[in-house]
Amino acid sequence: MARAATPPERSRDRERTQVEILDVATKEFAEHGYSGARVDEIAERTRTTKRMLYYYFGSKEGLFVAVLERAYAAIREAERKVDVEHLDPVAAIRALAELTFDHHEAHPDFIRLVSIENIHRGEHMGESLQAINAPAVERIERILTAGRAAGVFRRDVDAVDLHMLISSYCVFRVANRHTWQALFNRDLLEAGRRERYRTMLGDVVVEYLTG
Amino acid sequence: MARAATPPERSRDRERTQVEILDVATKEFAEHGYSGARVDEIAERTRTTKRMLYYYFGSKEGLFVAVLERAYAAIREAERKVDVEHLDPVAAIRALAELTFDHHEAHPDFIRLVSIENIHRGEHMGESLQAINAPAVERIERILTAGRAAGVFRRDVDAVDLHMLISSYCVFRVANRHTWQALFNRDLLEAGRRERYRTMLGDVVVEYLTG
Amino acid sequence: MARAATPPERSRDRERTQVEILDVATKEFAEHGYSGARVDEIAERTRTTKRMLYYYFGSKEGLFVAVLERAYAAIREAERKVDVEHLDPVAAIRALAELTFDHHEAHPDFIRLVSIENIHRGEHMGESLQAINAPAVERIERILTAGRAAGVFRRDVDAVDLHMLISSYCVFRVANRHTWQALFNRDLLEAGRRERYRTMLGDVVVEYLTG
Amino acid sequence: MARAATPPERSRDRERTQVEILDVATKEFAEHGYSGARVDEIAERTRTTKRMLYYYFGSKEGLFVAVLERAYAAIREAERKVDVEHLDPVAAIRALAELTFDHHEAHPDFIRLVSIENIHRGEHMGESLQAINAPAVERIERILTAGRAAGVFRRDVDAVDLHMLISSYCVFRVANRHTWQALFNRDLLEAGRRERYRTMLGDVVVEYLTG
DNA sequence: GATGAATGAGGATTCATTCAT
DNA sequence: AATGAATGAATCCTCATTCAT
Repeated sequence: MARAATPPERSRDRERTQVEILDVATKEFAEHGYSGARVDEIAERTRTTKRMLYYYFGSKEGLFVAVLERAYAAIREAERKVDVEHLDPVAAIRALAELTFDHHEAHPDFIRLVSIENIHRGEHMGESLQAINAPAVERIERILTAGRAAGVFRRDVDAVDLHMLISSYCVFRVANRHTWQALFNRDLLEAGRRERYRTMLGDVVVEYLTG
Repeated sequence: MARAATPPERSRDRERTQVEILDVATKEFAEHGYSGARVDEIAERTRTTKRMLYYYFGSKEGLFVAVLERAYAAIREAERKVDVEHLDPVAAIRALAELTFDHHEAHPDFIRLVSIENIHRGEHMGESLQAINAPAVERIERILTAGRAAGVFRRDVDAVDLHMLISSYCVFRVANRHTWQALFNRDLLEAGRRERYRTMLGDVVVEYLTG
Repeated sequence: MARAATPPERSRDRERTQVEILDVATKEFAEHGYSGARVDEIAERTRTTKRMLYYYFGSKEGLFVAVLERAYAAIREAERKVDVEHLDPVAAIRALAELTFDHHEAHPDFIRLVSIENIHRGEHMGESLQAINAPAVERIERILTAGRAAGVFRRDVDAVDLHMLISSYCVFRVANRHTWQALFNRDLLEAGRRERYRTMLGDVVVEYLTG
Repeated sequence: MARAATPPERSRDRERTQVEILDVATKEFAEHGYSGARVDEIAERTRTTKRMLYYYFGSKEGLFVAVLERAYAAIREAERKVDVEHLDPVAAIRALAELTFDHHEAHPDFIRLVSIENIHRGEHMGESLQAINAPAVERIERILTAGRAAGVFRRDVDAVDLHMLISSYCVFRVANRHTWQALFNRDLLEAGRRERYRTMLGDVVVEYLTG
């Protein structure tokens, strides 16, 4: 009787609390790095206590792993929702590049987490992430195959490598914004230059594939 | 008597000690990030004491600033030594891209320091670095101008932006190596793939400029 | 209906669970001491949960009391089974000493629990233990009385004190094994020296009583 | 001028502070065992801070090791001061036994530390302790040799084993006082019984050696 | 009677830095 | 100019226990 088909109150609270902790932790880790992040600080900005944080995630490291996994899952989930494959290959690959460009710009915290994780040599990344990210490459693969079949992509490029070309550009613009500003006095995220950078990426990719 | 015109013994020791501290600190900061680096650890791996580290650099932050400045200066100094401007524009820009590619691969610690500094929003970078880095852009500018004059670079590209295109590719390959490995099971620094990535970069740049 | 004269299923499970908890707790307390023992660890090595442990024993302290009581009861029960009183007084007291010697050697965890309880000033020992241990002294008393009557025990010794003489030797050999090893580089429990120590105890006791 | 031949003020303070910490720590460890002892509590009862405790001793474990070493050294130093070798062998060995008896009774905290260390399987005892304790055995050895030469010690006993016989009695009386009280309702340290126990030990030892 | 989920209070330790010559 | 000794303030984490059904 009492038990409904949907999760009972208790479970709902539990999940809500965990989500809240992850939200706060994501911000703290992204802001200060893994070592710079403070468990106390995360707990304080939550409605729960530090103790619960350990109860749910085991350790600072466990929390960071959870933050990272959720961040990757969210990004890929967002990407998955957009369909570019109805376009012709050239338009599709440009759309895909622009989609990546937009996503990275919209999620600077994610980019920061990735930088932080690389500083830690990827030691917090589980194997589950490979499955999550496979579709992204497969989609590129399909576009490349179509483009080659249509004769518009004259260059034979590996899908993962093309993904790297696109990612490197999009990631750099966000991740290295600050040193770039300091070195060349130019803000890579300035709104006024956004369209130019977005077009530039598409041009780079298309020229490379068709050149 | 003892004091010669050239730097006296004492000063030499002083400088040698500072260099040693910077060497060790560079490794420690690059390895563990700014917050993760330990002042004790740096001091312990030096022939001096922790106290001297504070005596010479004032604080952990002061030490990091010194490390960062020396790292940028060293990189630019190394680049400066190679002449690519005697080549024709297409060959020159490809040579420049490959030079950057090689430099980044050869200096992973520098790349890590840059990532770390970006996590800290570039707050440790002084204005002096702009002067140090200006020549790099100026050189690209000269190549682009020559290429446009010769009619081979049909696209009008800003030198700083082209520098970003090149840098993003070279930096990403080193900086994001670990997450890329975890996501796609591919080591971007694997020797067997090096030539392919190096050529790919040159192709991307040249196709973009001439396309 | 369900309730039979013999313990129903439920009760049997109940008792079996308690015994299992006590077994694990005995090991944990003996291994790490009272403060060093971890309630979590005990629960984890059991098929039940930590909650049940509190349900059955109330607290960590309650559990320790139960462990201690069971340990004393088991030791005395084992002793009770051996009959030495059919021997002549000298042989009987030597047999008793050797019995104690053997028991202590065979139950190092019990000895450890006793040491631990003494560190805690015996605060966990209830009065029920006096009744349990009385027979041991009474048996010695009977042997001493017989020996004095026979004229072989010329010295008038109190039974409890003689019990202490025997116990101290047997307990020390097991309880202080480690510091003795560290101080004199000699393992008191080494098999090759066992007979010698066993005989020595008998000699000490007999010489004292008859001397 | 300023520097005297004796240690300067600073060093004196340093040593005094360390001694104070060791005094307090000895009491705390003896009272609550290793795991039960609280670093905070030790620090609080000192004029210094918890931080200094770590500065001087590195860790809770390091502090315990220091406490243990000092305790053993103090005990042996006290023993060393008493000369029993001018007596005839029988009187000498009895005097030695009584000396041990007195020492153990006078230093219950030391006995407790030894029990605690045995619970921890002697893992905190360094090799230096062997050298400290060797003289105690050598003295017994000399007495035994003299007694055998004089024909009064008819039994050939190993010095270390005799030391164990004496120690076990003296240690048990102090260490197992509380469980003995609980089991047999008899206080082994009651003043009124002291002489009897002291004499009993001497009798046991002498009878054994001469029997 | 039985139990999964939650937790307040404290635990050992480390951090960058400064004192005091 | 150079340095050995000292330290306040956090930092991550664990402990036995109880809540709430």
